[in-house]
Amino acid sequence: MDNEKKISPAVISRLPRYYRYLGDLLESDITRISSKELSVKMNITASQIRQDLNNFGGFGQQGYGYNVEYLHNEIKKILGLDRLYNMIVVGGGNIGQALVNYTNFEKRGFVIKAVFDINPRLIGMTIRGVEVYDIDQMEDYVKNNPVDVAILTLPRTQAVKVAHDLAKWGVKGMWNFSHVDLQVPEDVLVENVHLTDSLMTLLYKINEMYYSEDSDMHLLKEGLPVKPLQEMEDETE
Amino acid sequence: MDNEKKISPAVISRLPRYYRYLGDLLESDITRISSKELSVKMNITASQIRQDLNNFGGFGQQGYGYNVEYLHNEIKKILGLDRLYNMIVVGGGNIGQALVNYTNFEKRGFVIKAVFDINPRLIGMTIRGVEVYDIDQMEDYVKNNPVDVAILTLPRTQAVKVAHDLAKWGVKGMWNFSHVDLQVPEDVLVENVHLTDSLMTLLYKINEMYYSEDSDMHLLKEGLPVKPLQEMEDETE
DNA sequence: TTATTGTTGACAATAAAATAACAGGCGTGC
DNA sequence: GCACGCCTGTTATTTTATTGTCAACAATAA
Repeated sequence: MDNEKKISPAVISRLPRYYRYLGDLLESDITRISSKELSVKMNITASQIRQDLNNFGGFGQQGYGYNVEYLHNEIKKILGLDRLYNMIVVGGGNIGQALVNYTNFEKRGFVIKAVFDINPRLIGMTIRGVEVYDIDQMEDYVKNNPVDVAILTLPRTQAVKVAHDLAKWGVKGMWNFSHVDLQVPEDVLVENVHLTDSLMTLLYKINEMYYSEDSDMHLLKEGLPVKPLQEMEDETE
Repeated sequence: MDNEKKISPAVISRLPRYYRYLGDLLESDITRISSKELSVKMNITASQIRQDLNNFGGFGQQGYGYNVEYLHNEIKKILGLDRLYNMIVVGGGNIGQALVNYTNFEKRGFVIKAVFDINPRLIGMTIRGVEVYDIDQMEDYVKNNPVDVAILTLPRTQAVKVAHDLAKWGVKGMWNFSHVDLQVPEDVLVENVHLTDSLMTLLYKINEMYYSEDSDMHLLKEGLPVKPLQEMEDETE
């Protein structure tokens, strides 16, 4: 029964990028492309492209390459983008609001149906047509409406409990912006977006290149105020 | 001269997570921890923790483990978090504004000094004390003020040119939220946050688990409207 | 003191991922 | 419609990452 081999996470994480490049090619009215050409555009090896795609089937043809429209559509299906997804946002703060306002999601079929928050000032408001409800109403909503993905943009102290509840109530996926590792049953899927972590890795690289001991660029050091900071309470996200 | 061995990207990407866990331990007044204990909390192997940390030096002690405060501070230094960073936001839309409003950045020493946008309705406004300037003033600003990181939250059509300009004017790092691959000189460091890509990988996993051919959970299929979507113009971010 | 336990840091073994190599099918041009 | 060369799908190789093991040494207990 379980005859399809497991696809590695590294491959999956590259699929959206392929999808994006193929969409660009499509807009440029390019009908076919070889792995070699694509590898130059994407700055990866042709070998990797062929091997990645072959995890899902033989989409190309010897002597021809890949048909852009066909391949684009196949990846769309692989990623599951040929369906609608119902989402809710939990936490109506800055990032939550920004995501509701991000109109491209809707165009792609990611539909945010409701926002839940604890803040009385937000409850009852409408963000781009999406209503903000009291978080107390969330259980009722989730149990009576299909929710594929919950977008978590709340303080980490609350995120763990909310994720646990949502999992219990049947939400399949969590897109987690809270700065904490969620503990959910293994049939619930979590994708983390740790913005601060991402920024920190950038800062590491900047320091490594410009300010490290053995960097040949430490002459550029002047611009930096080296005032030490004291650690402070990390209260949200 | 180049005697320090290169640290692998996989290790670097884990450092912020160590830093977070150590911060949590510190708040819980835990003074020492062994790699074994930490491995249980973090759900990784003790071996990996020890090897990761040993890339940067021997921070632990046999028979004792690691001193939490000391290790936390060492990782802080490794990541370069013991300094202030001057940042600008380019693109004052939803995500740009959300980042400016995110007060935790400032607490950590990531200071957003200015926002630049092309939209006359935004120019002159102030977001949490940070002024929004006309993007025409950006060259002047960047050349006369230290800018460590530019946060790019603008439509992809503009992002490539802006990144190129900023690099030319001396910005060292780009934190890129635009849905495009930037082309910058190799001495400029780019960290991408492709939110849509992240969401897509989550959707892939949801589909794989709940809706794939050979999933034993496809009985749960009812909730999903399988209305096909037509591709639409992808205009921002 | 001396024995015992705990735990690191170093290194070896294994696993995963990326790259390279290549056999053979398929357009393309003549 | 035939031969040549392009380009895939697949297997092999190399590189990178993770995990397992153990000697050395500190902490603790006897």
